[in-house]
Amino acid sequence: MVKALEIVIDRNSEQPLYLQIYNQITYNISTKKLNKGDILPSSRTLAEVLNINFHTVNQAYQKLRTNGIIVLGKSKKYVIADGNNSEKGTKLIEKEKDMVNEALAMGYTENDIIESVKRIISSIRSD
Amino acid sequence: MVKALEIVIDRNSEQPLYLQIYNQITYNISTKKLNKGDILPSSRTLAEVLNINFHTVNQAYQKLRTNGIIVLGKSKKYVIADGNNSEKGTKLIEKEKDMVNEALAMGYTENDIIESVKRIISSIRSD
DNA sequence: TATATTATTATAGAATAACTATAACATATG
DNA sequence: CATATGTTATAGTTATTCTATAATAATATA
Repeated sequence: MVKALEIVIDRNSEQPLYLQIYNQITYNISTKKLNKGDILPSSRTLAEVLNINFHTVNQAYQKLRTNGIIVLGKSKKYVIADGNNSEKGTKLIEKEKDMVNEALAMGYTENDIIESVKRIISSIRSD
Repeated sequence: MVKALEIVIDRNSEQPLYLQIYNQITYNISTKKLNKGDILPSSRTLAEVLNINFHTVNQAYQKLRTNGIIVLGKSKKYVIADGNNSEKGTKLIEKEKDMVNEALAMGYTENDIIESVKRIISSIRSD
């Protein structure tokens, strides 16, 4: 099923457009607005809706694909993968490390960090 | 006391130089190689050691300062702050959210994420 | 006091990354 | 066949990052 994605582009954000798309699609998956097997709009279609170039959408899709979050179906459409891929990537660990270091340097304790992550997870779950 | 910072610059990294410096200084703090009150080398000195421009070091220092991780002493030298600042920032939370969403979309469970973060913290602690 | 060291600000330019604009091609769908 | 898709290619623009110099004010030191 093709879902109406809830993606909002902020051209004043310091985050690149393709990362905004990437992050919001992962958010849609985390909050079950997108589920295993759901089909993403074509890069051209989404680009038109968001009023940006299709190459920018493509960049987001490629990153999702690289991380095993979506797969290309034989009908040439991108589909949300099941979570049982083995792509649980080293880059994510690197991001976690940087995040944890920053938090520790800011004075968060171990408990602060764990609690913060738990709070974030449950707030995502309740969306 | 001025510490010999252990910072390695990778010019082939996809991460900007100033973020590499920022992240490695937070790492030095997290691993207690830098402690409250320690003085950072001047931006010119560190730039010379790393063989980069001092503005690039400055950019890292400014970000550390913005996040309350270092403060400018009255002797015009940057000093590691005590962790009791109230800068525990919203941007960090945003980064955590993106990280958690990405992890969930990759198929990590809540427990996976918590355990991963815990593992990372203790591995940092043992450095 | 004089000199050196520091952060800060300013300006300019180069190199890289991000974004846009078109076009073309192969493949799958209807 | 006609349409829609992902992919690749090329080119150009804009934004970010990094470099290069220079100047100023405040602090430390000799």
